Amino acid sequence: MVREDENSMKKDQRKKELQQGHRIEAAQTALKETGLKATEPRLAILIALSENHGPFTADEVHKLINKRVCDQATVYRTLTRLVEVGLLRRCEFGDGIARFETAESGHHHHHVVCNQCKRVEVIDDEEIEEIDRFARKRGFSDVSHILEFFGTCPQCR
Amino acid sequence: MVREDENSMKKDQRKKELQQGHRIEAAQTALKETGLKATEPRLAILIALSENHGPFTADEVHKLINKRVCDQATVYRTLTRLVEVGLLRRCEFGDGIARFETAESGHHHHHVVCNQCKRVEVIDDEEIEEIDRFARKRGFSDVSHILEFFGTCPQCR
DNA sequence: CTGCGTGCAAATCATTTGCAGATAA
DNA sequence: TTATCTGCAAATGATTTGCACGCAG
Repeated sequence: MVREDENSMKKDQRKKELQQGHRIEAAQTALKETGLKATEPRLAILIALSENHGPFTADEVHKLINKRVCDQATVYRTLTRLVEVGLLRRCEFGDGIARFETAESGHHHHHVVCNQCKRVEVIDDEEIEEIDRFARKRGFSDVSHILEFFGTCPQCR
Repeated sequence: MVREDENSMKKDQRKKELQQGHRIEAAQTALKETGLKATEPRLAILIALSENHGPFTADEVHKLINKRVCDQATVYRTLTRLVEVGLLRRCEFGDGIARFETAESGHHHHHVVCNQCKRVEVIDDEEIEEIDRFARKRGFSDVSHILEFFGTCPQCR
């Protein structure tokens, strides 16, 4: 029981800390709009990803939020759900590990990954989205694409 | 022993069939150029991929060549080697499963995958390769990219 | 209250690896 | 011969799932 009380206290504490931020309402609103329940893991993940740059693996997300917030199975389930409802976006860097980032403002962008230091930089250029026309030319509709760049960054050269 | 003889007979049979094709010499030559030994699994995989369209998963490649030709561990090792030496190319469709196709003629291309029927079409346009400039603009060198399109094909619409 | 969410542990899936025997050059 | 290769089986690593309980609405 002492243990029980300690736990629930810590949990309340965490929730309170969460609520100090401003992003909490945004996250709650966003979840409400999708019809998903606003649970602690979901809020924590949404907030963590809105405060941190670059796409993260499921494991990185789990560390980013406090690991005690939830199980890693929940991290996977949550990431999948949030991608489904469009709050997150999934990126593929070709190494077989899925990475996630916020889909905020709904605008698509890409990354350059340094082959040496693995640093990730955002590439955000309206012009790039035009490439979808290459697929439309073939008669495809509802076209989307995955695009990531790799190279050697200026510092590593 | 009877079993032994049967096996080696079948193996010779397979080799012979292989040699009837014209692609065999090309495959042998290609392997020789890279310094890799011209083994049966490697020849079979090179030939299978040169005769069949579209990128295939390791498992599909294994079925494509006769499964008895080699173990699936060898399929993986072979695919990896052949990509390393540039005879094959690896594609990522964002589902966490690697796919392979021949790198013949050495020119880079992309795919459109139909979200409904999963049919894959090749998109080969010089112009597309220019997108690397978006990464170069950021000071990156040795730039490469992964790019795949998804959509609904004319037949499925 | 009730169904959606979650923890936990076990199950899957793709891919990799260690090692001893087989084979191309 | 001898450095590569391969088969087999076990190990990994990422992700998923079954099930009973927990909690948001």
